[in-house]
Amino acid sequence: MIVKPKGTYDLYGSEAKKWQYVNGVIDDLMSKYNYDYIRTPIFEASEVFHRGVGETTDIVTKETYDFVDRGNRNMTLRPEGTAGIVRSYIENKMYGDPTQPVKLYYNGTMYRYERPQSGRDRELTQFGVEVLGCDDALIDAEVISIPVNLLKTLGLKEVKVNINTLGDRESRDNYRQALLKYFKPHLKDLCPDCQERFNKNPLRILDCKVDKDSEILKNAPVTLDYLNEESKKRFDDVKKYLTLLEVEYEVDTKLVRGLDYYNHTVFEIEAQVAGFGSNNVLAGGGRYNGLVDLLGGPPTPGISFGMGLGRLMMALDLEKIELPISDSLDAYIMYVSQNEKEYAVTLTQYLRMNGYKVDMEYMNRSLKGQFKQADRYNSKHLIILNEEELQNDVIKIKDNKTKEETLVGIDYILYYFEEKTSSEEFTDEELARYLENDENSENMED
RNA sequence: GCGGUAUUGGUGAAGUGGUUAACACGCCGGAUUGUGGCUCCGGUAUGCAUGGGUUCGAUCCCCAUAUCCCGCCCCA
Repeated sequence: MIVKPKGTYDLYGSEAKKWQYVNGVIDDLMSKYNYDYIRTPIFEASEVFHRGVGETTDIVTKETYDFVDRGNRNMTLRPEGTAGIVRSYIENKMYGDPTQPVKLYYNGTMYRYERPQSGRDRELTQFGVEVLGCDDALIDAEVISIPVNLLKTLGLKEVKVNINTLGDRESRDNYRQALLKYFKPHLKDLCPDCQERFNKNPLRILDCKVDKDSEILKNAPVTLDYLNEESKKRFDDVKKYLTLLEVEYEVDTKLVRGLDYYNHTVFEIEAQVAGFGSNNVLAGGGRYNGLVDLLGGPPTPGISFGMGLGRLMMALDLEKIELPISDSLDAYIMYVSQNEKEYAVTLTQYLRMNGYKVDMEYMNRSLKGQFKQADRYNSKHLIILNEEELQNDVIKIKDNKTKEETLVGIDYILYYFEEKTSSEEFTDEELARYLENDENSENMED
């Protein structure tokens, strides 16, 4: 048997319906924020990611899907969204667009050559946002607010926002020096991984899992103490705007991001979900004022977040959040014998073209089997064709909820359905959901 | 890249070194309900991940590979 590549999965069935729903919510939300959808290639010249992320990092050396195409070009499957979009921004000279800043969102698959484990596949889907051409702290806050609002819209209650700032380049460099100076005498007391990090990426020592409770880490220098006035002011502004946007947050001075191009605001958004373990970080991002420059464009400020939708779906599952997926047919058309099958085809087509969601029996099952099938599809109406009635120009429609049967003249089928659907009754489930979301009903427990 | 666990039919799963590998669900058909959702009966053909090995014989023992899940590294 041919099986799917390691670290990938097939999306189908009810799971696919959930994704479609979530994608719809995302599109809807981004429309309200007035962000434009952008789709860039799934593969890019390798240098887009290599230069953007850093040639020597683990990410590039062992976690990208690299290949040489038939024209001997080095290509890389995109491991993240930002670099490709920045390349597109530069190539399409979006910095000259009349509407500024440029506010973009994407939603697509990314590829990382990693050892798969929970919440971590080789092909993953990410939704994210990039705002280019604006350095105002307000944008930082808005970008943070988007994933928060998405999670809340979908029904996740416990959403935690951690923010920190690395300051501008000067502040960041000062801080890095301070860390090196501080950790040097303690080096032998740190875990082996941290000793490695000391050389490669000292900021990362701060969120080491092994040493996190040690005195050495607790007393380590804090970013905030190394900010210059301007950076400090900027961070205060971000916090002010977050409050205005009603986003609750915590400052986590140990929150750092690995890559060199990050500066100023960095953040992570986690869902407090029981049983989620260390994978509870659903979204993360930060400001990258140096990246456009680095990839050959004009110096341009930028900020982004990325969110793994796979983890998001896991969180929704663990929290047992039922998405309002409408999963029913308006009608299922069945036939008592083969003699009515052709008419069933015609009728199915007719109703579909008139806007109804309709399916029919394909398998020539027994009537009993057809009823079962109709129930599996959760069909609101059953149309049961039999020869005798057809000859009299009537068809039988059964309301599958009330079990009421009606004989309808062939020319009046649409009237029947119009009447049925126009009064727009709530189903019990819809009603329950409506009450849940109604603020007035907050105090009506039970 | 390193380490650990697992791998039985459409699904959930029992099981043993030796002729026909339980059971349940699902599905299909039939009986009975005026046309189903209950009950009863019957059926359910590339089944023990793949490749080697040990053995008279392996789904069950050993090795390798693949995949899955769980840690580590890393996390854009």
